[in-house]
Amino acid sequence: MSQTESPEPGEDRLDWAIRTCRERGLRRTKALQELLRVLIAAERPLNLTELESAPELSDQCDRVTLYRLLSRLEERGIVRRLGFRERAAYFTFCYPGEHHDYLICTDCGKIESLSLACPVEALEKQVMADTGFSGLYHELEFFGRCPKCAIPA
Amino acid sequence: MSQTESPEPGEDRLDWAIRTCRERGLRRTKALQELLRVLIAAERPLNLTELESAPELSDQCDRVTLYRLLSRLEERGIVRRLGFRERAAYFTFCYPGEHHDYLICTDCGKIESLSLACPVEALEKQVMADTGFSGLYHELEFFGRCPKCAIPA
DNA sequence: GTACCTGCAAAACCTTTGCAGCATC
DNA sequence: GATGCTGCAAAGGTTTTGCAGGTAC
Repeated sequence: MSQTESPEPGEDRLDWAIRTCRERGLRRTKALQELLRVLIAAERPLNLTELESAPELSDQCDRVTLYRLLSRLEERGIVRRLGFRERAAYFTFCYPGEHHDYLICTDCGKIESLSLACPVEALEKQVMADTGFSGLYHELEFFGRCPKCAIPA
Repeated sequence: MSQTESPEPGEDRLDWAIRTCRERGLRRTKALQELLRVLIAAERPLNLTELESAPELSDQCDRVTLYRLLSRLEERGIVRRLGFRERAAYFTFCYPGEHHDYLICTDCGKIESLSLACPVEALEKQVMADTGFSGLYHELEFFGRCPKCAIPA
């Protein structure tokens, strides 16, 4: 898994993303730029169907192209693939130094990003020491019922 | 999501599982008992292909039957379905009062169960208060490279 | 000009559903 | 005996691969 590089001063997210893609051997195609724009604007994980139906992408490139772009971005550490126990994978933009946890409604499937003071970072060191694993990172998901879904019963 | 019931004194895991299945309306079939036995013995999450090729199950029941059993068990809170960002779902036995976190090698895909003094429980209350979600539980996964995969490079 | 990227088609794979026959209660 | 469970077949989605043509470098 690649390391992410620090943004330069004054550089915004899209600029950082495009520069980093270039540095890691990707070509600056229209599809790539639009995909990054959509992912960054979303601020929450999106699956392929959601990405495909974004107006900026729907007539820009087809599903397979999106998959291949997302795979390349994932290999380069610019995007992260998430499970959420649904059939379709979710993808989220990774900006250096940022970490999100997620809150998912088990009824309606709604996904929110949380920016918690996450106590798990400290555990990572301990797990690395205990197990010999290296390059650890974590994903934390909360599942429950959102207020809207809790009303009926 | 169903609540799990407490085990009775002296009752082992398999007995608890079978009793709970019966109480929640499942029939005591050979396939169900073998599946529970395999899941409990595994002590780590298994996917359907792994379950299917377990000697106790391979000539006992087919893939579809396993799926349906696992779905019924999941609805009844006896089994939990996990994502792990792979294509196939993983299933793990849920014993009341136990919680596991997971450690997954991003190279070889090996999955280990961790029994951590997990600091996330305290956060659940805070997240419920902040967001209005109810019935929260969490899943925590660590990703990294296992010692064996770290050797080559 | 070369190497990579895109789009279309199709394959591979995992999951879900239908239905007749069988086992459990 | 009624109800639910099993096995086979097939459908429904998602993900992956092949290849000819186009685009970025």
